[in-house]
Amino acid sequence: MEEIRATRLEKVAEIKSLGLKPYAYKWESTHRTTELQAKYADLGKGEEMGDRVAVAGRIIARRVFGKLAFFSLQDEVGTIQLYLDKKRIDAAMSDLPQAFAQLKKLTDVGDILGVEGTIKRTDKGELSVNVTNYTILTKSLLPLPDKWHGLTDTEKRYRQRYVDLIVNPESRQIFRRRAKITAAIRRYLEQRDFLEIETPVLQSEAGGAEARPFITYHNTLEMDLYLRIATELHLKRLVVGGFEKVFELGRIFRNEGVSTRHNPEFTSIEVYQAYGDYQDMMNLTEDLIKTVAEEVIEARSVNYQGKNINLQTPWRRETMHNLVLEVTGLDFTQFPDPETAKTACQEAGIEIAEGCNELGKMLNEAFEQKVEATLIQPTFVLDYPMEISPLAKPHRSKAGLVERFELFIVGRELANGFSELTDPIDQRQRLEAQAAKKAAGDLEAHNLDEDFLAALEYGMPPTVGLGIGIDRLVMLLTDAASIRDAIAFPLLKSQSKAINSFDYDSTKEILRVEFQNGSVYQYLDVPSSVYKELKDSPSVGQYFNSSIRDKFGFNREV
RNA sequence: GGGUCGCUAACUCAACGGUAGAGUAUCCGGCUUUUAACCGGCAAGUUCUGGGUUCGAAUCCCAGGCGACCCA
Repeated sequence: MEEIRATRLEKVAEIKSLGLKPYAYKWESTHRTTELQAKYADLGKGEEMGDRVAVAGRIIARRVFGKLAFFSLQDEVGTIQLYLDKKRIDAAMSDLPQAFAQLKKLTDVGDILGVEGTIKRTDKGELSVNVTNYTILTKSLLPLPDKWHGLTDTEKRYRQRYVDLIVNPESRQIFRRRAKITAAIRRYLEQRDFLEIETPVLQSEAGGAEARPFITYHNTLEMDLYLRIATELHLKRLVVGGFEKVFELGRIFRNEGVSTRHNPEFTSIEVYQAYGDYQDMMNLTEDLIKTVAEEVIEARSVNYQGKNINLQTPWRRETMHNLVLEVTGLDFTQFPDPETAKTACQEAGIEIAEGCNELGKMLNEAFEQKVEATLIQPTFVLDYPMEISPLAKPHRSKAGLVERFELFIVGRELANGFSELTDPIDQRQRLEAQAAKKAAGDLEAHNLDEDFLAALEYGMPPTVGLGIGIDRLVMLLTDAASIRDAIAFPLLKSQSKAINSFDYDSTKEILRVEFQNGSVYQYLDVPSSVYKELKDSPSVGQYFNSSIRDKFGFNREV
């Protein structure tokens, strides 16, 4: 509301006129609020301590009386009450006439305040700072949401995360925990001599996964670049180069849809260990996740959306074939040909795409459609079909399969790992097959990365790799229902901009549009017929959204 | 991509074809032990956007925007 903002700006001016700074430079606290709460937990009602303390934080509630006031002050970790006594403050702050009255008059909920005082537990039992001096550190101009209902509108929580973080402590808790999780993962790996090495985000070919990349453009090199869809191929190059234990925890970009489980940019960790196989990596995975959970949530089990997940190791390990057999009754080792399998699948209610005639793909479909959702407790699924795993080493004893595992918890894929394919000739053939699929129109098929193949030809030791979806791990350990709750600033569509005005240069065919937010864009090569339709449209905004935005090139003017 | 639901004051929500309202917050007044403080008063709106139906639309219809959930 403009009015609230205006009155607060007046207060800013008043603060300045008193010779104070509404936007201060520095404050030294002696404690955080939770430290005070812990230190004086045993202080009795009505008792007071002489210790001088200083704290700072945001005012989240004000209860003001004639000559006495109570504020609730919130810092990053908690809250504490301020006991504000007119006599005491006026006496201590003799430089500022009517210091108490000014405090009442000039502060609002939302302001950031620093105070000094002593510790006192009020007669009602609330631990408080009995304030002698206060300093307004930052004057807030915009009102905070309702203190009781808070901010519940999901969209606003994501779009204005800072407001969400101010008013919803549980939201702050998720990101605090997320930071602890990534720190614990790094600590775990570093203790075991893994080295974190950063690999490029901008790549001339995006490889290492089946996914569509984002495309960007380098101006001076005049070339298209892709944002990475995996760190796999570069980390393997490092293994070729002689690093035996490497990992990278970082952002991955996939040009895919958005859902409660997918954000186009997400965080993954990939880990590579030379001289190990996928059994070793399963051991590491379960120990890593169990250890991180113990460090971060101090428990061996976790409650996720009402389900109790037991993280006690060892976790179940079962082959994909056996799981499909168990759930659907279909035994994929017994089908004489793809046709029989297809018919059996369809009878079991599994949808198989028209052109699909690969047994491995059908097995995977059966698994995804019927089994995945049932894997609530931690389960390693083993031995995947070769068709869907072009970078994995063939199984040492089962034809047509690879030595690969995926970890499922609460019905979701959380990790993926395999004994890496180290045979450069085999790898070339498999990537060539992928490239052929890509040429045939499969947008997600792998690229053929000649340099990666060259690296393999120099020789890579037997190696096992692992990838973990960090966002999903955070979801699990914070009981977050949506991935957007686990990402501080999830990708959201930009809100449509209202148009203020527009004009048209008919000789240059430039349409100049001024938006309500003040930005001005020039849309290029816009035919006069389009301008005419825009002008005559009953709804300029609607016509603009449907027929001009995204349809014409543009330059930003302001 | 399909379906369902939502969008009204800064926040949380009413009003369901007939004068747009409440609580909280703000603003003014009162109050020295409150903690969703209390009491009294004032002010606050592009009902997401654009069309349509109607004497009359927040409400019904159409199109669009954004979001949530479910499904693929």
